[in-house]
Amino acid sequence: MPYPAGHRAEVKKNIIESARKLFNRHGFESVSLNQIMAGAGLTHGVFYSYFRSKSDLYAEVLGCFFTDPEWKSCWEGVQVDLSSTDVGPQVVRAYLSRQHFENVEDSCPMVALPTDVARSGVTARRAFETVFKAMVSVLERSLTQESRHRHTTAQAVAALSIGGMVVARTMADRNLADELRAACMAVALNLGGWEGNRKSKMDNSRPGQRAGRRRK
Amino acid sequence: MPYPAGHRAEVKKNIIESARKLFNRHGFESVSLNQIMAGAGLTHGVFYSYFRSKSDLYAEVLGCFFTDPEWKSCWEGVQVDLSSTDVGPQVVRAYLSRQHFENVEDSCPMVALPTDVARSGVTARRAFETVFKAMVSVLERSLTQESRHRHTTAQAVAALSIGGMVVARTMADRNLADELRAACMAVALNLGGWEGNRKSKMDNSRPGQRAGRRRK
DNA sequence: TGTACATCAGTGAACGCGCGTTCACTGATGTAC
DNA sequence: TGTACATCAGTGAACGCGCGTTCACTGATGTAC
Repeated sequence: MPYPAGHRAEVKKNIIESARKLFNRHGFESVSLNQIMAGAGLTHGVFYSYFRSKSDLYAEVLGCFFTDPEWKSCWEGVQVDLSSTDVGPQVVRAYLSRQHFENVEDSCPMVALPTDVARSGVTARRAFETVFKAMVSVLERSLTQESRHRHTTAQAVAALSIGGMVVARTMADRNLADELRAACMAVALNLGGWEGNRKSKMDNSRPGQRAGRRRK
Repeated sequence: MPYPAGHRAEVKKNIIESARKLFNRHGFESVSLNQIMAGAGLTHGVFYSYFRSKSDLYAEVLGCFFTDPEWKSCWEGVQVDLSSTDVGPQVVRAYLSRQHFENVEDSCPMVALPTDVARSGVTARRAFETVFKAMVSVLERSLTQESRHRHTTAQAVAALSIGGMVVARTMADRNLADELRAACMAVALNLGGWEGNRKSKMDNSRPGQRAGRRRK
């Protein structure tokens, strides 16, 4: 057997990583196999010895967001400790952060590709569904309100975080985008009953509080 | 002058309408001029006597959502009375309705095309910004809470409505999509202080109430 | 009213281009001796 | 240790295709007389 054992697996991973970044930035249709393979340091010809088609690659790329146990690609460089009991507000803050806003390539796919996926087949949508459920589940575990509303609130907080970021990325005016992120973050944190003041003090001294509209 | 006076204007409108529906359904890149012109009952050759390029058409299509004074294309068939003082909950209900969910062709562009626009130039993004501001403004006027928070709340309600619909359209499981729409609608109506019970009674008997999490 | 005409909306063949995909070939690699 | 070899990862030319765009031409129209 020529070539080391893990060679193919590593090259395949490189192709997927290259594709993930390009898809995040330009969408599915606008990215060519040439660009993807060049991003992985290869020529286009060898693509079909790793994947059956471009759609096949797309499915594998989306699947990876779930397979990756750490969700690393979603919050590259952002500290989110999934074992913490206080993970809810961390997720919301990371999700609506300036860093996530700017880092399109390593963005969460639900922000970068939702409409592409909405137009795709059932494979891509199932992958998305899994990612969304995981996000809701993480948020839900961190909610302190009565159980009857936890699932509903968690879904809304997730949709608000995703929606806020999706819309912010469409704005022409950067200031408006920042204002929108801040508004969504404040309201999302309040919905979760986590914190009213988003800018200062990291003390979360009112953990059991109901999530009314923040005052002052 | 052969051909009646309004002929060109009407044909141009037909092309834009055809493009709008096709863009809503398939995105910008995947739609060909051939499809657009066929949808308007024409052949592709005459396109360039109406528009300078495909990108030009895209800009005009997005601009129309603002130009159209009635926002008709967004809520085709859905009753929203913009002169009503109670327009906030109407907008939220229409936006997150099953009808809007299913009617992709006549969907609000912020649901169908946000990631396409995020990848586009400043013209498309300015058009989107205008549509979003208009939506926020309509919601804000309808809020009863103290003025300090009205703008923030209005932005979050808009982002939640858009985000809920965007994510719902990506789900593979229809039931999960419905559940998500319902969750976003309930929370959005509560944030606005409009109503806690989304299913029954149209009476809005607590208009000045602060928007806490709905109980029961 | 009927005919000739000027206008210009619309047609469809043609263009170069880059796409996804295929495949005969090259050459880098680890193994056998 | 050094050489010959079998394997197969990677290359790059080639394919048909549909794209956006152009343009010479057709033919439907309202107007002039």
